Amino acid sequence: MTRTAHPSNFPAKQMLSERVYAHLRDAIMRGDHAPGDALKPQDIAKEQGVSLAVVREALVRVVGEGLADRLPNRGFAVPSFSDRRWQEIAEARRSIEPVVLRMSIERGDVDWEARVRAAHHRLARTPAFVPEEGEYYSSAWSEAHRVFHRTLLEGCGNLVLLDTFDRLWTASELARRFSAHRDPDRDHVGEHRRLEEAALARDADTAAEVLVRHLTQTAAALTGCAPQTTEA
Amino acid sequence: MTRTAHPSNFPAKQMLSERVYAHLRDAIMRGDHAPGDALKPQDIAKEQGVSLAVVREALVRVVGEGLADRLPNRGFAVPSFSDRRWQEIAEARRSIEPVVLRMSIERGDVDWEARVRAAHHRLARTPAFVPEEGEYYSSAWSEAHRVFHRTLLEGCGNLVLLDTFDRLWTASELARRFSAHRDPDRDHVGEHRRLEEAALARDADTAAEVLVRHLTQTAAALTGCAPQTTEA
DNA sequence: ATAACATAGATAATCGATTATTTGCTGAAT
DNA sequence: ATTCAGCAAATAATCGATTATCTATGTTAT
Repeated sequence: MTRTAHPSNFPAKQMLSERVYAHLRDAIMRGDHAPGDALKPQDIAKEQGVSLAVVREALVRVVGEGLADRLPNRGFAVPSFSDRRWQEIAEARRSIEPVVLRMSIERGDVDWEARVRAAHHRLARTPAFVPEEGEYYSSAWSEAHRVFHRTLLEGCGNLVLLDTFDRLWTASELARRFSAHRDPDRDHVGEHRRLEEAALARDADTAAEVLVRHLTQTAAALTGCAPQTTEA
Repeated sequence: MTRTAHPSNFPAKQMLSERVYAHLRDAIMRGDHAPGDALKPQDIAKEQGVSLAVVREALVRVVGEGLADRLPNRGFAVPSFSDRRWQEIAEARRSIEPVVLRMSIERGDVDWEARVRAAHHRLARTPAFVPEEGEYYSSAWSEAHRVFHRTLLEGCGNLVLLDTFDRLWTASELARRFSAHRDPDRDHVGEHRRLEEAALARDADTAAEVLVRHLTQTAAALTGCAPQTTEA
């Protein structure tokens, strides 16, 4: 029998559209599809075992986050950004993140300090590359990297600014994936250590400067990663 | 007969979901619904004469832009932000827009200067209040206001930063609507004139300072406008 | 009277099928 | 050979109906 016994907090079987959305988002961020590839609702519906409506909803959400393009009456596609757009994303980060970092350093409390230390520790102990995942940064490292950078900013206590960071980070990560640029010579560990030290020492000037340099190098590693130019 | 003669560029009958989306967005931004009001797909579908699927797609887009909330299995609703969130939006603008304005002033070309002048002219000549629209700023003035502020920043030439501005502006306008705060004593005209002058004189320091003051006053006018506290 | 339970109605989520648009192909006309 | 109209297949967009979930109301046991 289909008794829907719901004793207080049930595992909360999430909506199908949520599941499809997460799957789609992960697939795109993981680089499963090449830039410009069509995302056909019917194919996705079949492989996910759901109807077109839920796929459509998920795709619309993905488009809203900039993880896919939509051409009316012509379907959805993995975005293929121009070099110019990659540079704009990087510049936006260089413009905004230092400002937020300064606020964070000024306002962050002890709990924030502790979380910065924890995030840095995890990042430093996670290998950036593992054989199984080829040329790409390991997914564990990518996540630890994101959490470290976000935690650095979380002291600002402003959810709107953090949401802005999240958007820029997502766009930036997409760029990193498509660039397939390994850049093994780069001293990630040192850069992140200096960031952590300056932040915990409440040295906003140094922290902001280190962050801008960090972002500039990231941007440099991404130039020339755009296969096509599909910008409006 | 249903011959779809398509001689080159046809009026391009847009998708229904696009129309519904625009209608929904306008209705929310115009303040047609009170914060917290449910946005029922069935009602909207009936009054728009479309199926549930298109309404659903439009609603998902609207949620993505922060113009509506979604509670899984519980439907969509007009967002009711907390006071804290309004302040965060205002702070985000104060943090980000001055930085972009500086870039814009540094990089803007003659065409940008001309567009700033045009936008300011239009704003200055548009009445902020008209009897027909009651206590609210007139929609013509609101649009001219948006265009002026955006044009000021457009010299930066960075679409990602401008998109960030657009998001913050939308959130900010929603706040203004819900606050229903007329604030007739405020010298909008003078503030905008000083902004224009400083920008065209390429005086970034003054322009940034004026902008921050402008935004601070806007924020002050919005405190105490949150009817409920539905923040996570 | 109150709290746990059951049931009915409303509404959200999903589905399967239909309609509309685009795209690629074929063949005739230049 | 090239261009362009006219089909045909693919796929995007939409619809009407079904299923799942929530909410409010009413009932019964303490």
